[in-house]
Amino acid sequence: MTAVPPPPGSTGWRREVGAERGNDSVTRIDDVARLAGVSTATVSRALRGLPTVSAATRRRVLAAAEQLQYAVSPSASRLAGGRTGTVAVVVPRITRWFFGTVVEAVEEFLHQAGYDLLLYNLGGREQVRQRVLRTANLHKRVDAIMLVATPLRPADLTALAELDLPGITISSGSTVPGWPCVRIDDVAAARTATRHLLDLGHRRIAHISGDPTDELAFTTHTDRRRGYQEALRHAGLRPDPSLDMESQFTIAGGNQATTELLARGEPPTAIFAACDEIAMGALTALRDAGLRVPQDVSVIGVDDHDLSGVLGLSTIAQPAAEQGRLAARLLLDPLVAGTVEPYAGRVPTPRGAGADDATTSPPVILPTRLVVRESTAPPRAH
Amino acid sequence: MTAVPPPPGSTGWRREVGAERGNDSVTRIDDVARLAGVSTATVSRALRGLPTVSAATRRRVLAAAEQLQYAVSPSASRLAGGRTGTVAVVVPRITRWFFGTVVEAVEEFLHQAGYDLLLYNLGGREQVRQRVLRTANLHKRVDAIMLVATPLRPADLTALAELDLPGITISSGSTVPGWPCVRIDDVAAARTATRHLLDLGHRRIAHISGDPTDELAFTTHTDRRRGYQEALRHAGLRPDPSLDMESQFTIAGGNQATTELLARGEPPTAIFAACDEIAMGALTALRDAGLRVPQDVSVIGVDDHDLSGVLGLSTIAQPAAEQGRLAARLLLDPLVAGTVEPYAGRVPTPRGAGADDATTSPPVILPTRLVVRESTAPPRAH
DNA sequence: CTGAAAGCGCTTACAG
DNA sequence: CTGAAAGCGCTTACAG
Repeated sequence: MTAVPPPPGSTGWRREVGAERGNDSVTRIDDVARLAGVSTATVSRALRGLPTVSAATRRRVLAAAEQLQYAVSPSASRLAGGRTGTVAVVVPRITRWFFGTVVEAVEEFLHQAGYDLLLYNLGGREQVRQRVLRTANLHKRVDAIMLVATPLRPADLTALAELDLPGITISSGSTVPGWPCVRIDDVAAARTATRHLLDLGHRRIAHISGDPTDELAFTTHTDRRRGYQEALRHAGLRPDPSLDMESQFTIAGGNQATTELLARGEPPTAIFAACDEIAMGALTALRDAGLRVPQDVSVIGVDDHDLSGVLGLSTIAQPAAEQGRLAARLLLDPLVAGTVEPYAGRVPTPRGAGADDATTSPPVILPTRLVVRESTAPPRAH
Repeated sequence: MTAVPPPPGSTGWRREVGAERGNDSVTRIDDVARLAGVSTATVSRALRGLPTVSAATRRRVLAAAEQLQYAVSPSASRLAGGRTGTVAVVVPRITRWFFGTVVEAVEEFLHQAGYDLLLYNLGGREQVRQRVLRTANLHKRVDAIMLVATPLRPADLTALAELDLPGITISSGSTVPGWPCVRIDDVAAARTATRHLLDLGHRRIAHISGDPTDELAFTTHTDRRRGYQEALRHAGLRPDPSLDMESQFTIAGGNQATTELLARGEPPTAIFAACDEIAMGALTALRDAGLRVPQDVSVIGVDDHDLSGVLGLSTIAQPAAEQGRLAARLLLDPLVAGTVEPYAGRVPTPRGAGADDATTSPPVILPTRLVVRESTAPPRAH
């Protein structure tokens, strides 16, 4: 699908040309201009705070706009100015703690800066991802893009490059040429969690992470699994594939994986869950199996989900809101400063995946923190 | 603030008039028209699926659009057509389970219908609410508004009436004249929860709900408190003010209120929390106080939060996603059917709060369901 | 510092 | 069923 037709509409209604303009019509820029005794160009400049307007004129324009309850028409402004004042924010699932928290922080920042937030929730639907990333859907619709934990294939990267919009990624493995990235060090976080269990004396440590074929958080899965394995190896242990479960980043996924794990025979003495939601699912499954936490099995996750404190879940805390705020700032700063040209109908030479990496700065890594609660303790045998 | 200036921008860049138009410029409607050998009017009609285009012409236009990778410019289309293809969705806090779940369902429905979703997260900031509701901010920016659990004061209602946009509310107490409302019966839900505790034999039943002065979910608080009191009275009990706590609809709020409740002396044998998040906070506080659930204190909430199963929390389940989907459908149906005229610059006679109630249909009430888990049991004395 | 005028890229009566 | 032309309401070189 190339052309994106607007929603089928009615036959339409439009103010008749030359019709009376009493208080039956909404204020337009020329109404303000007339009242202020200036041209529309001056109104436009004054309202946007451009420096090339005298103080006295600006005052008159603002007063007139106030009096007439004038608000600029976004459509007209966008068409004429080439800027949309809108940012697309793409998340895998807004209902997951991390993404909801990020979006909340981003929303506040964007709206304070006067930008609108267009929300795209992939919801696990691959077709949505394709529509968002690969078609001209975002074209002319937003000034910038924020991708949160969105895995990108080569074809996606090409599509993004063709879009030629500024953007930023959060918690992303795939680097988009020219886009900054804000994230935590997933490998280190996993290492810390696993080491915490090792330090307590655990040796049979299971891992539950995402399905590697699941596109939703590909690199997060991989990185956290790697940290787990590195910590084990560093302790002289060989990762046991039968203790390494692939699942979903959800409570249900954690529950199911843990149940399956327990069915395999001798249970582990500890579980490192790749996120707190998985850990919560593990907690249920363990309880249902009659195993106590932490006496029989220790559990640790990653995130510091709002509920982790309630559950007494040990975890690796990551600053979700801060990642969102920082990313929003890094994204908007160049736009506001005017260092980025507004979209103007050019089609650039596609840069392609990794073609232009030289201009891409290294990811901004935010710190994580081990939070020890009641779900981790030394194994019983000790 | 009346005029909403766009974000300060750069000096601008624009394609030079008469400049070469090789593959250096993005496809416009006249490129498609030329390739298809028709006028731009016909391209516009064909792409939007209007019936007044012959099959053969439509085919040629679609092929040309496909070949040129044409995508309509939203700004131009909106300015010319008077429709934005965008819906504003206002929620108190996207991070809370109910709102995240609603937004996820709404997002899917809107995007499938070809609409964009502009997200407004109030985040407890009153100034944001005012900016969203009372200024011309939404004016000309969206085709419709969805307010989720947004309390409305008379001034807000006046502002919404002046906006003259179609809208819908979810879980709202304030009725907006002319707008449908989708919700559950909060009074009945609270009654059922309380009756469940009464049926188990409880008599000292505490309630933790929202702060009545908190604007964020005003009627939800009130309704659930009313259901609680009604159930008590129906059982011949007089509501005890010392067992009725005012708090926030959050885990922290529930925690704090419960702690305070326990400090007052003899603890209740059961707690009805106005939402699951409050209930989760209560769970922690009880545990910290050395009280067991349900042996010492029973706890029930409202929502059926994703984690309630994990925690074994009894609750009144409400269909959050379904409320979102249904509301989105009710909102879009008239727009898509064309029964609603596109925005066209008229300023209607403000209808004011409750002025036009006759045209407002009664709320659509979705059913709730008592889910008994492990957090409720008969009191020990029994 | 300000204004006249062109232009942004579409959609819509209107006429055929 | 289709096209020519006006118009949507702004912003921006350009000229002063």
